[in-house]
Amino acid sequence: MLTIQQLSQELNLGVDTLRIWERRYGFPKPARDSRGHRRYPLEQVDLLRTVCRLQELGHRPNKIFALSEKERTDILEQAQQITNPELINYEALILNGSVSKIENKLRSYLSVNGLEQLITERILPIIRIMGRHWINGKLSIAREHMISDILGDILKEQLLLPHPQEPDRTIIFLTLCGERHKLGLLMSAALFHLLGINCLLIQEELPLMEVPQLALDTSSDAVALSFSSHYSSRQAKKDLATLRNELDPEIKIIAGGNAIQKPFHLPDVILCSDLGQIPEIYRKFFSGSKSSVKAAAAG
Amino acid sequence: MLTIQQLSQELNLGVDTLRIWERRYGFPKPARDSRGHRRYPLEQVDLLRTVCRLQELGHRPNKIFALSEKERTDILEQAQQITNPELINYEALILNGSVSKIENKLRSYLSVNGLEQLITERILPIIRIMGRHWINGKLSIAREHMISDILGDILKEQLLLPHPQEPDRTIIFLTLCGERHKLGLLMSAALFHLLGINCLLIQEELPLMEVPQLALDTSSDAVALSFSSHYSSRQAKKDLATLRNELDPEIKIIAGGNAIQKPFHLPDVILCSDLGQIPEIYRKFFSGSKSSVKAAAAG
DNA sequence: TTCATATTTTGTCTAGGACAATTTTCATGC
DNA sequence: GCATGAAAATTGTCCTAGACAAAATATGAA
Repeated sequence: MLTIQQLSQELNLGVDTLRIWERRYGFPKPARDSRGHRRYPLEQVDLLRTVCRLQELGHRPNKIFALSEKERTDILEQAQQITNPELINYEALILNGSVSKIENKLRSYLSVNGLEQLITERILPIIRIMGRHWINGKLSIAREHMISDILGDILKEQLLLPHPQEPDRTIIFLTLCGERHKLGLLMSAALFHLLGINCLLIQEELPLMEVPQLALDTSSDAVALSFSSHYSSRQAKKDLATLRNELDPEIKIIAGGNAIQKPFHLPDVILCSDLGQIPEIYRKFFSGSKSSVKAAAAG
Repeated sequence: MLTIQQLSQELNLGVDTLRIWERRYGFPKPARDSRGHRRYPLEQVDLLRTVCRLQELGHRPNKIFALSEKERTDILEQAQQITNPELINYEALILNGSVSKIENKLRSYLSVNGLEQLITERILPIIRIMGRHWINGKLSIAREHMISDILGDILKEQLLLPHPQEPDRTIIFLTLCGERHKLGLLMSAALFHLLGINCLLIQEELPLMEVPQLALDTSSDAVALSFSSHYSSRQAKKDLATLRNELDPEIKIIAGGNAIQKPFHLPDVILCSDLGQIPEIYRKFFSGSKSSVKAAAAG
C-alpha cells in the first residue's frame, strides 16, 4: 500500500497526474485510509507500470486506458523486436548473467576497437536492449542500474586519459535536477574528449540557477546538457530558454537527449539529437584555435 | 522568473510547501502571469535560500519568517564557527583552490594513513566544511558537487580492492528515489568492505519496490540505505516500514544518514546514526561465519 | 529536575475547476 | 493522392481553500 507521493516517486509521475488520471479515466482507483487519503495497492502499481511503459513507447493516455489489460501486455510483447547479430550474447548477460562478465567483455572490446566503436557498436545497443526489456518488465530497474554503472565507469575513465595536445576549449557537461539519466551525457563527453576538447563532467544534478556561475568559474566555452525522455520536452524547453537568458551569450549551449527529438527550435541553442552529430558540431563550433576564431570575430 | 515547479526543484521543497508558506507567512509573494500562475522573481529565490539554510540549521519556519532579513544573515554568519587545525588549508582549497589539488592531497593522505583515518580525519571534516559554507552561501552547489565527486571516486576505488579472504556476507548499499546524497552511503560501504564484507553498491536511486527483488537476486544478507536530511524523517520512516514489510525477514535492513538521528525506533531495522557505530554493528550482526550463525540459529 | 498532557506548528493531502500547450481530426485546396 | 491550416480534443500543470496527523513546543504535575 503506497501513498500518492511514494507512487509518484516510484513511477516518475507528478502527483497531479495521478489524481487527474483517476478523475478522467477512473484508474488508478486507490483505496482510502481513515483520513480519505489515497492508498495504492501493489497490484495497481504494477498495472500502472505497464501504462507508463506504453506511454514511453509514444502511446497517449486516453488510448492506453481504453485498452484491456491483455491488449496492453500484447503491445508490449510485440514491441520487443528480435536483435540481429552477435549482440544476442549480451542480451542473455544483461538479463541474467554476471555484471562483471559484461564489464570484462566491454573492456576487451574497448582495447581492441577503441572508444568510438565501443559506443556505437556496444554501449548504444546495450542501452537499447535494456530499454526494450525494461519496457516489457523483464529487466529490473536495479539490474539496469548496475549495468548502467559499469557503462558509466568505463566512459568516465576515458575522460581521464590525457589529450595529445593541450586543449584550448572547455565544455562543461551536466544534468539539471530531476534528470537521472547520465549515460547520454557521458557518451557525448567522451566523444568530445576524443576530439580534443577539455571536458568537465558534473556527475550530480544541478539547480538551473547554479549553471551560469559554474560556467564562468570554469571558464567554459560551452555548457552541454542532457534531457532524457523522463524530462518532459516542455520542461526542457522552458529550462533551456531560462538558461539561455541567464547565461553569458558568449557561452554556447548544447542540448541533447531523447527529450530533444522534436522539431523544437530554440535560438542560440545547439541541438544534438544524435551522438553522430558530434563531429559536425565540433567542426562547426569548436574547431580551429580559440584565438583565431576570436580574431575572425573581431575582424 | 521561475515557475513554482522550477523553484520547487531549485530548493528541494514541495510545491505545496511553497504555496502554504505564502498563505501562512505571506512569503514568498510571487508575481502572477496572465493565467494567474505564480512567477517567482530571482531576488525572492535568494531570500528563500536563506530560509532553507536556516531550516537546515534546525530553525522552524514560523521563527524564520518572523525574523528580518538582516537577522537571518546574522544567524547564518554566526553559524560558521572557526575550524581548528591544519584543515584550514582544505577550507581555502574548497572555496577557491583547484579541485585536483584536493584530490592529490587526499590520495597521498590515504596512502599514508589508510582509509579509516581518511574518512574520519579528512572526508568527514571536508563534508562538514562544505556544509557550513553551503549554508552561508559561499560555496556554489556546483563546486560542492565537483568536490563530492572526487570524494566519491576515491571511496569507490576502495570498494574494488580485493579482500584478504573470500567474504561470506554480502550487504547491498543503495539509496531510494529522491535521495541525492550518496557520500554517507559510500563511506559506510567502504568501512564495511574494510571489515571483510562483500559490499555491492548501487549508484543510482532505486524505486522502493525494486529493492526486495534486488536483495534476493544478489543474495544479500542485508540492505543498507542512507537518508540525508533532505529526505524528511517522516518519509524515511514510512519507506523503511514499507520495505521491512516487503523484504524477506531474514534480510537485515541498515538505515543511516542525517534523517535517522531522531529517537526513531523501527522494529527489525538497524539504525546507524554515526559511522563510528559500524564496527559495533559488524560485531553484533555480521561477525562469525555465516554457517556457524545459521547452525546456532537452528540449534 | 522529569515526565505526561495540551497546544501549536507544519507539511501533505483533499476536491474540483481552469487553461495553455500539444496532438489529432477534419475540411479545404492543389 | 498529399499538403496545409483551422477546429476540436487531449493532457499535464496550475489554481483556491479546507482538513488533519505527525512533530515540536509549551504547560503543568509529581
